[in-house]
Amino acid sequence: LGNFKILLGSLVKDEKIDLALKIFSELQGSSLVPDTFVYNVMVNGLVKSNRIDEACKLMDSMKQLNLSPDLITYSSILDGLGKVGRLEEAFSVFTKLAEEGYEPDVVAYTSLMDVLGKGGKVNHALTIFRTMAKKKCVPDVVAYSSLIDSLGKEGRVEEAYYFFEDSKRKGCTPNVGLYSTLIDSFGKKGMVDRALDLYEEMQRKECLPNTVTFNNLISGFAKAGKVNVAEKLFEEMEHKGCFPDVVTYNILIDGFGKVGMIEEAESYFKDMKLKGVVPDVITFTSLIESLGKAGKVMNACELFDTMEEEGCSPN
RNA sequence: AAUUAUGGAAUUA
Repeated sequence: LGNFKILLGSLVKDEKIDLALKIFSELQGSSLVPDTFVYNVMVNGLVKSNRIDEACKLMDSMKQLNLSPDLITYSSILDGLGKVGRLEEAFSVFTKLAEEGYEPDVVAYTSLMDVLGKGGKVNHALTIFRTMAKKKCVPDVVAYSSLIDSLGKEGRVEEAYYFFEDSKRKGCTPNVGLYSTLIDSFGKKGMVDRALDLYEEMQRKECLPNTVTFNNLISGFAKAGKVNVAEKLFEEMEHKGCFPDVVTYNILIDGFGKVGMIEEAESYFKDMKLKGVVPDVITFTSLIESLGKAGKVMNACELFDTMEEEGCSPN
């Protein structure tokens, strides 16, 4: 059974859920008795593939083996329901777990908070955050990040910043994920100076920026039309040994395209291929749109025709 | 003491 767990876990991580399901059914047909742990691996795998109905069915089928879903099973399901916008059902999973006598932990609270916050119910998420603290459940960096991200996505950046400072007061050490989250919030609001302040702060505190950090910074500047700074940051990220990915290039191609600097956009397109970063459907869409708007319709059509040979199907 | 693959947070058209 231990080997099954390791195998299924790695398949789920690689998003090979169909193969995992096949092997799981072999396990069910064998003399080995699956436990809650191995069910959790599968439930989570289905959730990650957005197959929430199957995940729920699998959870329900545990009863036949006299297994009970635990806090982890419920948290996975809650998260999955929320991600597909089924907020009420997600909430009722939280209620149910409490009714069954489980004490929600920081992960269960954060899952619920995240679902509410991303589902446009930020004030409700705030309430949950406060409830959690009252229940002596200490919010960690991920809990703060989720809340800060939700506030930021609503444009409530000063509140987001308040909670960032609050996390430090309460003894949390912001990590690269938290810094990146808040940098994104400020960037999207056009407050690029605040985003830069955070970038400097994290380096003072020896928290290393990663590709997402740079992507968020670059995106903020690009969206504000400050493509020259975006370009500088791109160079800086390469100097710091942080590799640009397809998202980095997409941001730059879109940014330069939107301000009509088509040659620069095209040069990033060349550069990415040179560096082995494979363009995706977003890359092509941005560049085609920019070429079209610049009146280079022929070039746009030609680019469209190369998509298939570059292994990218138009959507 | 730490580690030893089940759940929660961040980026692009």
